[in-house]
Amino acid sequence: MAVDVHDSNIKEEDGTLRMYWIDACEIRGVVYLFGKVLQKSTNTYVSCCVAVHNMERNLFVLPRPHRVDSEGKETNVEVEMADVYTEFDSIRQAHKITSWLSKPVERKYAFELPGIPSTAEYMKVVYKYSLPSLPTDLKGETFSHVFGANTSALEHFIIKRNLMGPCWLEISRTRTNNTKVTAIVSWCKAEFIVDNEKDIKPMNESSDLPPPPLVVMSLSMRTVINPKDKTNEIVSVSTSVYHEVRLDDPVESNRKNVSKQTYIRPLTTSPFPVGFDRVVENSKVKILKQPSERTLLNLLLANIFRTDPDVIVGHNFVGFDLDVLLHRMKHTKADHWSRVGRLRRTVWPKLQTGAGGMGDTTAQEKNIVSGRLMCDTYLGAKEHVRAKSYSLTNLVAMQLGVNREDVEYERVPQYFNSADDLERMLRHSDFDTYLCAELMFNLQLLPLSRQLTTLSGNLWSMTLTAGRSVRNEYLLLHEFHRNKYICPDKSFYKDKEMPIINIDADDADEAAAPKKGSKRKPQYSGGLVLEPKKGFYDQYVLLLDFNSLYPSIIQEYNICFTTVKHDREKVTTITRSFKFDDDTLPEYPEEGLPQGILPRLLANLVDRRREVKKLMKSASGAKYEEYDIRQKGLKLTANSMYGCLGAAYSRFYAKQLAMLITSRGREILQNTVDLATESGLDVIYGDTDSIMINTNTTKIEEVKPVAENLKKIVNARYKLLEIEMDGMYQRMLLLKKKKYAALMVVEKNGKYETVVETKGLDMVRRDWCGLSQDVSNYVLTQILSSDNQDREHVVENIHNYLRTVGEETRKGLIPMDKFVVNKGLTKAPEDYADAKSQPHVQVALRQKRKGISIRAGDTVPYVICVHDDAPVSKGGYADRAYHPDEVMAPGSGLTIDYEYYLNQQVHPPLDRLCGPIEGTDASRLADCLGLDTSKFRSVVRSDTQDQEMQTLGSQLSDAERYKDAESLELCCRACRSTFTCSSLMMEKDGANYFGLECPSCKAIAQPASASIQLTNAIRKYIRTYYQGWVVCDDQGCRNRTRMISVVGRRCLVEGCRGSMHREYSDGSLYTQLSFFSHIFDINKTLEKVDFERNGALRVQIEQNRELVRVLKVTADKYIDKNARRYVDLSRLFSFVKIAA
DNA sequence: GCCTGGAGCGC
DNA sequence: AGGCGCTCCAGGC
Repeated sequence: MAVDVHDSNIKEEDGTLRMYWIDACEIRGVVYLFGKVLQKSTNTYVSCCVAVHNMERNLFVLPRPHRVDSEGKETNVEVEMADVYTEFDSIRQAHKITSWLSKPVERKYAFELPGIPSTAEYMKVVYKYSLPSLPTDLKGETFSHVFGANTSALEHFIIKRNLMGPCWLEISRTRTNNTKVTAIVSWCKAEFIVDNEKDIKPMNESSDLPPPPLVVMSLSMRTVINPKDKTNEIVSVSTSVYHEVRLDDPVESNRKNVSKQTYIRPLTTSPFPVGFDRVVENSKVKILKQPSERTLLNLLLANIFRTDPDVIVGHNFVGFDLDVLLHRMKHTKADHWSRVGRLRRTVWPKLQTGAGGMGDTTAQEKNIVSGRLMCDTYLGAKEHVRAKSYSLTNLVAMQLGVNREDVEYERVPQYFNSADDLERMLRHSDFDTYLCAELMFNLQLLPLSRQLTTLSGNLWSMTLTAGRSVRNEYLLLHEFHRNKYICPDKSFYKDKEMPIINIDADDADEAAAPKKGSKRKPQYSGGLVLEPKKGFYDQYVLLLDFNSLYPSIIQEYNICFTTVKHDREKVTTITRSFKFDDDTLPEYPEEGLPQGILPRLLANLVDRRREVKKLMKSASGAKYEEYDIRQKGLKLTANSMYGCLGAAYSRFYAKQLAMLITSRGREILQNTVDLATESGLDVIYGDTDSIMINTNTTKIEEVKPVAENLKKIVNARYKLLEIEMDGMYQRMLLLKKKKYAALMVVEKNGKYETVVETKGLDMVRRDWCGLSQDVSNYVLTQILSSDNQDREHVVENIHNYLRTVGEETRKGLIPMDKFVVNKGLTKAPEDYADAKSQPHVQVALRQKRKGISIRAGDTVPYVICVHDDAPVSKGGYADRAYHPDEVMAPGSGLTIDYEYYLNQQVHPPLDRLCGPIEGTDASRLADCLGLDTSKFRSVVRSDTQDQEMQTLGSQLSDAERYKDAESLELCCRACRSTFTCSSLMMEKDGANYFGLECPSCKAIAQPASASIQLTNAIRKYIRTYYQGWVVCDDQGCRNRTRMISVVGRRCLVEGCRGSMHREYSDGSLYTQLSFFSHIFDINKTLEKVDFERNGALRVQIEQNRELVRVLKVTADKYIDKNARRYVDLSRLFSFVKIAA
């Protein structure tokens, strides 16, 4: 060791060690902590490993109330703790557990196992990890469960020591054991042993020590395929080491102090090209020539050991580079191969089967790197940004604006043809290390993942390479442990033992074995999506949404494992346990119950985020960035909670909690729609936590007050749930559920600007080629930007543009990359049953045969071509799909199939986009593109005048006017029977009776109850109206849809000439509401009641004057509220026209 | 034409 | 190894 690690140089004066820990692993019950310590003599940070010995298990044994006999039958002999002790003592002896301790403790439980009391006295058992473990399903005559039997030493250590991610540790009573070289276990510069885990304590956050700078190595490899055994061999490796990467200051300083090296070795088939030495000398890249792959790897390992990086960054490093490195190190017997990580090893663990870099990286492989974090920009980008392709080339173009030359890895050997070519390849490889590091900085992968880790208290390396469920798991483990709960044990199910999900009597077999790769069928209902009123809107549309709906619901309704009652006895056991897997919706927790763990946790996250956002307002530069990351982390953590509750394989799976949350979410959205509608607003769409409102105005200053008004009404209903304005759309094209585009107004420096927002449309999807997206983009821009004046030119512009596109395409003027389609693989290409019909699978299989790594989750690019010398085959086009590299290869004989692109890629999305646009149709669009139009029947537009609106003050008799109105259905509060009320003077068997009297039990309706029932009836009609169903008037068609196109009213069924009109019109609604008012018009009724014949009825009506008045007022309130709208509605039907 | 998987979005 | 809802496309019948 070249570093002076004398105690005084590293430890504090009191003999304690301060280490910033970044990673940990566990081997045979010993926990190894890795981190950095300050070396005082040089004032630099060096790596350090602390081995924690004598780790002790904590088991919790639950006594039975009564002893069971040897046949498992319950007796009436009560169990004492001493009995449990005695029985357990003999069991542990049988398991060769030589020493142990126990004591009684009280713990709580709130999870899935049936028959566990919510609070109980357990026998806590403590014994060393070095002794054998006990089975998880251990039971005895005196105890029914043992918890914690399979808890790993590492998990136990983190939870018990309360380590919330990377932080400074204060470690006392360390000892060293480097008298014998063989005793050294790590490659770190300093190494210690601790004999008692309790000597390690996280330092108080207020101690204000910043995290140390990290050493980051960016790595890029070039490989060749050995044709004999199809293995990847390493030809060159480029490294850039960033010696001082500051996590708390992610700016320029990180890019300073970089050292670079590139290693290259000759191929077995081709030596270094002539003149390479001279080129190497003059190259800007520091190139180190190596005679063999083995010496190259040795040099790399020496470099890793010397620079001692805390982080290794690479693009697809975890999925490819790491495995290839390990395979080749093993194969070439490289020296000190375990230096790739920080723990010394001599025995190779199991590597990926196969050639290397071609399968899933094994857990053991990731383990080798322990002590160093792997930051994979491919994984990181997938998690944090949405892209059409996650190739390095595309990502750096997107994120950094850098145009990276794409290399074809299969052509690496050709670079050996000349010295300049080879040097170019190495320059490219070296540049990749730069790009990769920049990408990492740009996406803030290190600060963000560290932040997420400190919030959840898991391992940093988990955040970097695993999914979000493991973060949530640790978050809950910490929180429940702090509150003295026993947490669910980790289950290591084999596939066949997975808990059965979705049991149906019909297809239990199918449900038991869900197919790999394919999405499981849903277990419960999710968010509510309103039927959109489709069309083009050129008056302001208001967007409102609830911020963090699900986290807010959890808080607002106190939803938690600890508060929601679940009848555990009802839970049946098929294979093991069902884990809250009941399909019935549980009850909401009672009000006044103490706040649950989950709500408190979320409230804490939300509060902290609010504080951070406050700080951001007065911060700038690095501080601002730091706050922003913290804020993002808090939001991500809060939002991932719900998803993990619904994840069947999760340790904290709680379907019933997830169900309760989404169910309340649906109620809240529907309620919001009702409130908006009652306020006379026109709700045109909504999805899960949002609603859109057509404000019917083009004056922007009128828009915000509408939002403010509704906000007040909605927010008054909740304690902390809040709806907010999220945007104003000047124009909007609403095509389908989850598919729309809009011109969003944003305020910038006091001025209004517009931004196009596109959701779900074909053009935002990666499975449409660039040409298709360009065309859609142009057309959308035309539609959205058109003012009333130039609207007539829009269709003309579109048609002209399409003609040009058709011509240029056929002339071959469009670059090839515009024809590339990307499609993702959800499983390994070989696993597709219908591979022959899937273009991307075909391409993937061919790539793979060439030895190129393609795995589940990768995106495959392809182009549909025709062979020059073969006519278009009659079969599908999957067999005509080629990788862009194959098309570009000289002499490929492949030409892009332009007709396919115009027909299949450009036309269908275009047609969908223009659906609501008057003046064009599928046939016209096809014609402009130069396509065969015979398959589109031309639709002739009807120019018929809009039907006369039903006049509001018509002269009809009441009987005639209300003939289609429905009577009021009332439920009798006294006898629960329902009866109909269509007048205050009803008639039965020739006799008259009071309409608000129950015919069964003669009870008179109560004002409050009747008023509520009337209100509900009215709301139902209003809702029906606003659902906006329209039907086609063509008798043969009867197309029923909710499309109320603001642009055109033609029926969109192909070939139908009908036009659409409302099924439940505004007239019908008005009539219905008037009818209710009419029923309860007491004076009009009394006029009609014959004094002679119905004197008693008159008296009864008079006596109930107050009841009738209440109902009349209720009905009139709604008529008044909606009166303004009837006027607007008539305007709504004179559609804005876009005419050719 | 109706139904079933996959992709890939939205939230 | 976060969840469900909703188009679309292809294929099979």
